[in-house]
Amino acid sequence: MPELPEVETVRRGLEALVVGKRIDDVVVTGLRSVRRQSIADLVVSLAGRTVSIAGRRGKYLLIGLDNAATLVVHLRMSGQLLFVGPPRNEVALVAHTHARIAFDDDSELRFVDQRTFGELFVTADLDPRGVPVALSRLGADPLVDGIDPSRLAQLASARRTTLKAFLLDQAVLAGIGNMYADEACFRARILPTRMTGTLRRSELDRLVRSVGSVLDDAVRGGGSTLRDARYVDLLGAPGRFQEHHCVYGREGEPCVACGRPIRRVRVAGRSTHFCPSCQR
DNA sequence: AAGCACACCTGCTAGC
DNA sequence: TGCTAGCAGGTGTGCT
Repeated sequence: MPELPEVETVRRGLEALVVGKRIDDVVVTGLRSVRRQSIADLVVSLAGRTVSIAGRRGKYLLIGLDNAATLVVHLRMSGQLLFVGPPRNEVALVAHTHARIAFDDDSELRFVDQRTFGELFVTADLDPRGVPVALSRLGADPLVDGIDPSRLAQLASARRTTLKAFLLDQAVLAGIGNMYADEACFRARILPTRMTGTLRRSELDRLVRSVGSVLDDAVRGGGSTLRDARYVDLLGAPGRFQEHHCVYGREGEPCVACGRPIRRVRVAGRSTHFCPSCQR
């Protein structure tokens, strides 16, 4: 499912393929994909605008327009952004295509979302950093802002929850989802079931380095595409980082470090993978 | 008031 | 073989 590395890969695609183009036409057919405003409002605010910048905050894509408004896209679990053309009409529409944004050069951006959890909205209500006010609850983005170890230690000691729930909380760090939470815990050699209050400073420092390294490596690998093939980049290509997963989706398989079988349990309502021997 | 369960969806799969 | 219950997970909401 798209987490920070997958969304960052899509962002880079938008930067290369969409920035600088003028929006000619917008068609929204998926009524569930636009829910914070009317479809008519969204269409009117996009038509005629030129894309000026492709940004990201956590798992949200921020497509900046030349009138200082921003098109915000969240892919949730099954959303895809696909770039087609030119010419755009020669590429057949796939099932679950809910929105099409056509550009002046006859190319097109398509929003495809099987499970319709994803959404699009346009907002001009931005904070001084240019981040939509609607996203103000998000914590630091590990790639854009970096992680402040002291701040993380402060948050961890104040919480009474598991490390897994802590990492999934987008108000703590924005962009980590189920896959990379498990992978980061493995790299840090900490059990995701640990309560955050029991984590020593040395362990939190290891966690900070592990989150950073796993996200960096995953971005370099173009993100992770699981068996359901839901995640692909703007041009439809799958990611490669799934081949480097150490624990996620590897229940019963040998640990890459010690050879003992990877275990899977349910933590914070999520399927959680770990090595019971390497992680403490 | 923080933390948890649940709803929202569709498609795939495990199990009968 | 064919059906169905269960599962997959990001986030908003509502309850405790």
